[in-house]
Amino acid sequence: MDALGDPVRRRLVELLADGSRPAGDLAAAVGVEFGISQPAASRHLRVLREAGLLTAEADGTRRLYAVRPEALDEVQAWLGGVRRFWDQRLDALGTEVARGRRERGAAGPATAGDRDGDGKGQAR
Amino acid sequence: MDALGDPVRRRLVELLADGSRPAGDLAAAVGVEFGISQPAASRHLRVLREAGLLTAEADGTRRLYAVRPEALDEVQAWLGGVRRFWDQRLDALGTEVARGRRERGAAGPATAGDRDGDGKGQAR
DNA sequence: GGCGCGATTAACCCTTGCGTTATATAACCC
DNA sequence: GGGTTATATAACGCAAGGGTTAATCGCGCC
Repeated sequence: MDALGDPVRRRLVELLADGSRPAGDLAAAVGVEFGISQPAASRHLRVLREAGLLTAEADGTRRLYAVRPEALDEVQAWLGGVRRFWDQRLDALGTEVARGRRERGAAGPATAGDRDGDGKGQAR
Repeated sequence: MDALGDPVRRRLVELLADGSRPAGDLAAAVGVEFGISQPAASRHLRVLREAGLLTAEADGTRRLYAVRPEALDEVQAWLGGVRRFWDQRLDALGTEVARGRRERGAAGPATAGDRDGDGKGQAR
C-alpha cells in the first residue's frame, strides 16, 4: 500500500484496470500525463512489481504488466477493517447504506457490488 | 490517498478505526510503536487532517481525532474502479474460481509471487 | 494573574525518493 | 552478424518528507 502513495503509480494501476498492457504503452501514457521519462516510468513499474501489486510477463521483446488482484484484496481488507466501526454505526442509525454489504470473509472476493454512494445523512 | 502512503499514518487511521481518540493518546501509541516523538506524530495527524482523512474536534485542552468516513468512501471507490475488471471476470466464472485458485495454491501460497495462469483476454 | 499541561508550530538536519541522461541487456529483423 | 526496438539499470543531482529539539499557543486550575 505504500506503493500507492504516489500519483504516478496509482495512475499506472488505473491504466491496468482494464487488462494487461506492455511497459512501453504505460510509460508513454504516464509520460505524457505527468511529463516524465521512460526510465522514470520503468522504475515506478518496478516499485509496483516489488510491492506485489503488479506482475510482469515477458512477451518477446515486450513486458506485459498486469495488476495482481490479490494485492487489491489486501488493500480492500485493510479498508474494511478500518470501516467496520463506522459502517455498523451507520447501520444503527437505520441507514440503508450498508444494506448491500454482506461480506462474510475478511477479504471477500465478491466485492464489486457493495459500492454504494456516500449519501449518508451524517449531520455532524 | 497519498497520505496513506506512510505506515505511521496508516497506523494512526487504524487506531481510530474504533472511534475517536485524543491526539496525545495516538501520539503515545505510534510513539512507542515506531519510536518517534510526539511532535512527529502531531505532524502526521496534520497531514491526515489536511488530506481530509481525519477530523479534529477541540475538547478542552485536548483534540479529539476521528476518521472521516467519506474519505474512506473515496478510497473504496477508487479501489472498486480498478477492481471492476477482475471482479466481473471472477463473477463470470463463478465464485468457485476464487476458491479454486486458493486450493490450487495448496502447494504454495498464491500471495507472494505466484503468478498463476490468469489467462486474460486482451480487452483492448 | 501566573503556572502547568496538551498540542501545534518553527527551525533545522538528514535521509529518502524521484527525476534526469547515459548506458546495458535482450529479442527481433534484415 | 549488425542494426533496431523495447525495457531495464547505473550514476548522479536535487527537491521533499520526515525526524529532532526548542519555542509558541490555548485552555484549565490554584
